[in-house]
Amino acid sequence: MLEQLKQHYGYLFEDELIQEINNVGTYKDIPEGFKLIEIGDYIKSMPLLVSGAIKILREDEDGDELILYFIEQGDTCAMTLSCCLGSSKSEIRAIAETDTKLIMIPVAKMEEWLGKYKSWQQFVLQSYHNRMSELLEAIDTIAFLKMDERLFKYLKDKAMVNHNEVIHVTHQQIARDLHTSRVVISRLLKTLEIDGKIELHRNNIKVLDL
Amino acid sequence: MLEQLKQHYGYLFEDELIQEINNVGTYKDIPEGFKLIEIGDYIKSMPLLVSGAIKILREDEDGDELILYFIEQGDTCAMTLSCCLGSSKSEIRAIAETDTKLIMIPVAKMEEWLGKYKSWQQFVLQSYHNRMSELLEAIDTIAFLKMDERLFKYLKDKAMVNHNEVIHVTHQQIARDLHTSRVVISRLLKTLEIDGKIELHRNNIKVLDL
DNA sequence: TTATAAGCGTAACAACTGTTACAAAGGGTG
DNA sequence: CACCCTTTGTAACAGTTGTTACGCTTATAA
Repeated sequence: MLEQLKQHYGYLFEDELIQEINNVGTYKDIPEGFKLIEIGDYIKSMPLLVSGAIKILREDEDGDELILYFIEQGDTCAMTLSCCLGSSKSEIRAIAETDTKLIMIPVAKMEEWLGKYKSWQQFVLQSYHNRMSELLEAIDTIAFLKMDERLFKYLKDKAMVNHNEVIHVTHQQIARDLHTSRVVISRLLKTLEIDGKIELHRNNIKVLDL
Repeated sequence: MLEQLKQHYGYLFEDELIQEINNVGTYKDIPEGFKLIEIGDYIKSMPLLVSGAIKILREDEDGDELILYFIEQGDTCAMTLSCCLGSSKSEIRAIAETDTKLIMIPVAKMEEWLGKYKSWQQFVLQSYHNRMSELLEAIDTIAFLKMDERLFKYLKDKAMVNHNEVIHVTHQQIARDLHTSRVVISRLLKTLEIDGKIELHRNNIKVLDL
């Protein structure tokens, strides 16, 4: 774990803090599709992403979903920060988008380090800033883009975090992430294919115009 | 200023910090409609709201606006926090919704206090948490509600922060805040009136179903 | 008073998105 | 191969939102 830590977080944290993380953190291997956080969960530890990607979702009272953004290597989940520090429930759902490696840090340590390590404080504040920006971008996407633009952005983002231009996903799954219906997605995907931006195959989509 | 501070922030901050704020803070009276922050601005001081309300807006590259939320007494602007601590540009616009009183704190002090006062650190983190929740609520509103529901929520929120069931606003202004057209708003307002939820008058709207 | 501009109401239509229904294709299993 | 289930394609229609156009009212100034 120490090597992973130094590699991905060494430039952020002083050696002493890296050592502390190494001592109290728990290394975890998460398979694709695993649900890390459910809405309403109380969070007792905070994840540092080492590799892979996590999908963050919002849900309304009717159970309708909506993707907010992806989290990648070097990030942490600011929602988790929020929840830990405020001892409140999670307002989002987190699902492993790919196989993921992460380090879990107990909430008690996390608070202790805030006073102890300037670099940790900076990291936490920077994480909040990043997540805030992601949320604003999500708002832009929903508010200002039409469904065909949202769809194409979604495909590109998904190809990006998977490091693969071929996306393994069904139309129905996309529809759920974008909070619309399968028929609408099929229709728009077909148009994108005609425009030469993607190639459609069963259970996967190749994004050409990256 | 000291009295105002003790009244609105005394329960949050220790006396010593209140004194410091009193020493370095600048008291400001802001008239309704005044633009406090423009998108792209670099922020060099951070506001603590004493009274009044501030409207936070997002804008896309075409100049289309969208209201995110209102900030009220006892709050601060987490976007400002973000910008100050990261020395980055503002991603939002802030406009005084009502006549507003606030205390401006220089960014240097703000950072200094983070290490010095536990209560300040708590306040900053709590502010981030609150703003994150507001952004999520904004996303819910845009993504899951139809325009008539969004409109009614907007009217109620506006009545709330103005402490007045009568809202002084034109249909055109509402349309701009909700990123739609005047005709759409007029149409939906008329329906709300027929349903007995509001009363329409020239330049103002009375919200009945609060 | 008349002129002018801002605000509002309404109709007609267009564009986009959502729903229902059904058919066809692909993949796996016995 | 026959069978079944998932996935995708497509048509037809409905609902919501956006656009254009025009007329009326109200406030304000000349």
